[in-house]
Amino acid sequence: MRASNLYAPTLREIPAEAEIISHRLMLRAGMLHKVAAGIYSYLPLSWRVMRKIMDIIREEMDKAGGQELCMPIVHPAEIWQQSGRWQVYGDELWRLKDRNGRDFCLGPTHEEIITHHIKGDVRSYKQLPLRLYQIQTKFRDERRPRFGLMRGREFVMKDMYSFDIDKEALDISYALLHRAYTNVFSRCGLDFRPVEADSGAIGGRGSHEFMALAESGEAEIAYCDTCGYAASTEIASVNPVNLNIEEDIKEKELINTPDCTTIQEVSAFLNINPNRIVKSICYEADNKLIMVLIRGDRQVNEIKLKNALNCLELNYATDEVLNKAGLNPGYLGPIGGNSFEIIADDEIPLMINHVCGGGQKDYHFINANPGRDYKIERIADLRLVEAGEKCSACGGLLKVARGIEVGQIFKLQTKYSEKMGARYVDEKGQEHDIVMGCYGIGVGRTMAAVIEQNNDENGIIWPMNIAPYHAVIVPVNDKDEELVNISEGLYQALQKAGAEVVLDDRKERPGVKFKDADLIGFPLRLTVGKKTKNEGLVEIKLRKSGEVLEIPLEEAPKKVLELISKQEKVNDF
RNA sequence: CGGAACGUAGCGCAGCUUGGUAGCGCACUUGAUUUGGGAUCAAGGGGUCGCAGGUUCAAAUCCUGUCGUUCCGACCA
Repeated sequence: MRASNLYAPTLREIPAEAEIISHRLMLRAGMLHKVAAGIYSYLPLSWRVMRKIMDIIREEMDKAGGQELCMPIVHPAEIWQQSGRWQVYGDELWRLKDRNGRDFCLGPTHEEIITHHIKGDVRSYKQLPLRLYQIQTKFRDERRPRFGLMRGREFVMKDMYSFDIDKEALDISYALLHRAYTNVFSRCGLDFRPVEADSGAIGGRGSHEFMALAESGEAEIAYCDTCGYAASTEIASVNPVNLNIEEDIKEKELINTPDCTTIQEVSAFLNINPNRIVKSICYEADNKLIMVLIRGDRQVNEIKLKNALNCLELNYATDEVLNKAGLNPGYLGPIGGNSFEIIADDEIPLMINHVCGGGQKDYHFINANPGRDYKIERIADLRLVEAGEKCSACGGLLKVARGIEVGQIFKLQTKYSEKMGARYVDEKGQEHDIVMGCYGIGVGRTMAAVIEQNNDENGIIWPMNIAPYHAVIVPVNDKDEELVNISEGLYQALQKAGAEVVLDDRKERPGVKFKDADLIGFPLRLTVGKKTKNEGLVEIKLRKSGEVLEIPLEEAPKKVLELISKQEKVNDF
């Protein structure tokens, strides 16, 4: 490819709309155009990267027994009604009607469609296992699309679905895909970690998220270097911490705390540590009011709460709702004749002589004690893990890091096959629900995550495996015919050798070409200048290390191929 | 959905308070000089000021509405 003809409109200034590094760099490097919020065109450079990532995915999926197919983007409502998700999915499901007024949606995921097919086609255990996948554009009408390709409304996803005869067979599919995912992200050059995850609305038990470690990530993970435990903070289990306060149990007392509606204010007013206060928080769980008790210095983990309550919808109760129920926001407490259920974090029973809301404006209790002063209906691990806590598996120190979720794998079990009637007959003639798994990779998000991890002040640093091109040739002077001819010859020789190379034949000064080369992030840059003319030496600069090699012109193609295969192997498994 | 901000040339921005010929830098075109890290000089081209109403002799500027975009939060197979 000649740079003079390459559609890659690079920018010198950062577009105001971009906040995170990967988004800025993709816009500046002329790789991406926004069409609407969360909807983008991939320009040639980024599409080449996307295709390379997809090729890697295909290889690994096929190796894990996958077969590629392609399902429609437009789904009829009936299939989604069968699974119940037409109602459950909410506004994120992008709905539309055809000319006859029939309901359809744009596919956000394809469990329904694939299960619909399997129901019709699979009859016998002899036809299983099946592992089917596609790479396709998905639609989710996100409330808040952001960060460029990180969270789009239209995005490219690889989705695989496995069909097995029983849980043991599913475990094999799951393990194969876990391995395949590890290979995919390694080959893409990502620093990532598989973590235990919540299986969310999709249901089933058992899930891992593959997290690319990055400060800009929207997700948090907790991990233990001692035993290797790693989990999304959404589910990371923690042990209750006993504050070991040796005090006699005192009588509770209602005291005046004017205008103290927050933990901070109460803590300052009474001059006590927030960890001696019980925070009472009300939620509406499937429209039923409940109260959560948690230590004043802790945060409620709503995922854990949702799972503990086994509810579909969970919302923080607004002041309006509380007032209607005759409650005083800011002074909520468990003591007194409350009509709602109280669920407490498992640290609460360990507290003695604690402070809590008085149930009436401007009053708090001190020296309250669980059990004696109020009844707890349910106890569960409800709090958000914090860095520095003890690992619940081995007692080691837990660390917390941010990550980008580039993939997730689920054991769906029979959630969809049951609802949609996908069954098979075993060798004894008995009918069973097919046991399913599903496995997703965000292709664009993977590309963005690679950029988040591989960049410097000058631009992107592509890992060789997914770089849009392996190398760029920069002739230093476009008026010097000899240099232009040498560059042209080198370009032909590299192409013949099988390298993917761009010849920067633009009528620009060398500085401009160097800047663009760094910005776009070609792993190798070949400079043809005075040294080439006078001494027959070509300079090869490695984008990642900055290392500069001077190679005789005729040996350059061989050296370039060597560098390509060497760098490709770095991240091979 | 709650909070905030912004929409003026491809990109980055000024002008708006106090209404009166639409500006700057980059990019683009032409010519000359220059050629190892975003050159210099000269001459040019490009904008219904998001859109729709309203006020006014006159609106980028004031008022109302609307659409779009971004950020924080909530939410999230």
